[in-house]
Order: sequence, then structure tokens, then C-alpha cells
Amino acid sequence: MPELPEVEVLRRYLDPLVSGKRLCELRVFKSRVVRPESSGKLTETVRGCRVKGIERRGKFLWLNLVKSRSRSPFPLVIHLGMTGRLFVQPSAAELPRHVAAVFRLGRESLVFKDTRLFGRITLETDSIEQLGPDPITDEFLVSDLQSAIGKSAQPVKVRLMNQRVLAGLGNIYACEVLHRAGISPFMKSSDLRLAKFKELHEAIVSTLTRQVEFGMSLDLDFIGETTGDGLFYFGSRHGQARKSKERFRVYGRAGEPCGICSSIIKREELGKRGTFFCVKCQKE
DNA sequence: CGTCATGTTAAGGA
DNA sequence: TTCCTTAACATGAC
Repeated sequence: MPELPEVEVLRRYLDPLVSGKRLCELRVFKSRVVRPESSGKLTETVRGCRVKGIERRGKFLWLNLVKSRSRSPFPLVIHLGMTGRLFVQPSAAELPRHVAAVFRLGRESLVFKDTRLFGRITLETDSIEQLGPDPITDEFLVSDLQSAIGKSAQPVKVRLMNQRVLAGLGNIYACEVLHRAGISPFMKSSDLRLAKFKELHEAIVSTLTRQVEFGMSLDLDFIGETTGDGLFYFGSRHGQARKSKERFRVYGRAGEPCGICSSIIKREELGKRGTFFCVKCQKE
């Protein structure tokens, strides 16, 4: 799935396209993505609502909807899962394969496409309420990172990917920030010292912030019909593949030399996820 | 055919 | 109860 930077870039792209529009109709094609799965209540609730804006926390997006003036907004939560895409196209245009739902906003439609159907659309807010701090949106200090991770027996990478601890890191950026901070993914969280928390905090904030800026500089293909470069989740339209690949220091680079020390980058499984790291730069 | 994939959560064990 | 681990979900690329 897209992680925090990709979701934030998507939010910035979508916000001006949907804000102020009326949601004439929500059509659900794959009921699996709707929670609860009976989509009747959801489609009934959102019909006719005005979209006030689109917000994000971690990897979750939500449309702020209002039923009528005087009413306060309520969120329609969207998660892209592993393969979800959201984009705007003319309502008259043909829909691609794997469309899970379409929000008709008059002449334009907001399309939610999801091949693997791990994505979600719901009025339930418990998942966003349980999220940990968002490192680039909330005030986020070293002490916040420290208290979020706590004294866990789990490996630091597993802890970083827990969205209730910290909202936004997935498998790619967890690998990347640990390399940048010089911390082994396998290190027990409770063994981290203050100096390492400082490096990790700096790595998280700088990596995510720069990647959002990088994403905003690309001519992105949100629909995903082109091959893209496969590295920024949304492919870019032309010739930016190499530039994008260079953004990753360890992820997907098993067998290649580390950019810092030239040791060969390894891949091992941790918490059922492929984990890329440099043995020399990332000691326990 | 098998392996792997940027994710979350329910279920069960300790 | 809390903390932690695993299986399941579903499809496509290689």
C-alpha cells in the first residue's frame, strides 16, 4: 500500500478536486470494501452530502461531509489497503477494471479502484481514533516517539509499523528510516537509548517530509494505468523512474552494495514481512 | 508451479 | 487484562 508520503501527496491532489462538491451518489461495486458490508446504510447516509474537504492521519484518509448547512461534518473514512487507488475522472468516462466504488460529484466522479480489495470505506471511526501520532502533521517530539514505542519486547521495526504506536510507516519506510538512523530492525525496542531515539526521530521526520516533497515534484499517474516506476507508489508519467529508484537506500536492494559502507544489503523476514538492512551500518 | 507484494485485523496463546 | 504472534483476506507479477 501507499504509506504516509504517498497518501499525503494523494490528499493534496484530491482536496481541490472534491472540496465544495456535492456527493450526488455513491455506487458500491465491491461490497467487501464497505464496513459493515451491507452498503445500504452508507450510501443512504452520504447521498446529497457536501464535501468540506479531505484529511489524513497516517495512511487513513477521510472526506468531511455535511448533510446540510447547520449540521456539523462527519467523516467518511477511506483506506487504500495494499492496492487501492483514488482518482477523479469525468462521470461519463469508462471505468477501469477492479473499481470498488464510485462517488459521483456531478460531472466528475471520484473513483476508488482496488485490485486486491484490502481497502476500506466506512463511517466507523474507531480505526482513526486508535492511531498513534502522525509524524508530519501532529507536533512530534523525540519524547513522543519514545513514549509511543515504550518498553516493548518487540523488535523496533515491528513496533514502528504498528499504526497504534505511530501512524504512517509501512514496510518500505520502516526499513528506510532504520537504515538512516543506523539501527538494526531486529533490535529490541526496550534496548533503545536516548541517542538512538533522537536519530530515529530525525530519520522519520526527514525521510517522510522529503518524500512528500519529492512526490509533489513528480507528474504522477494516480489512475495507475501506466507502468510507472513502481517505487513511488503512484507511477510517474515519464522518465522519472531512475530518479525515484535512487530514493531507496535499502528497500528492494538485497544483494546490492550499501550506499554508505558498500556492504551487501541483506533481506530477512521479520514479523512476516521482507526486511532490508545493512549489517554493518545497522548494528544491534 | 512457487514466491513475493508499500496492509490491517481477528483470533488465540502466554 | 495486556502483550505478542500468526492466519486470513484476494489478485497479479515474475
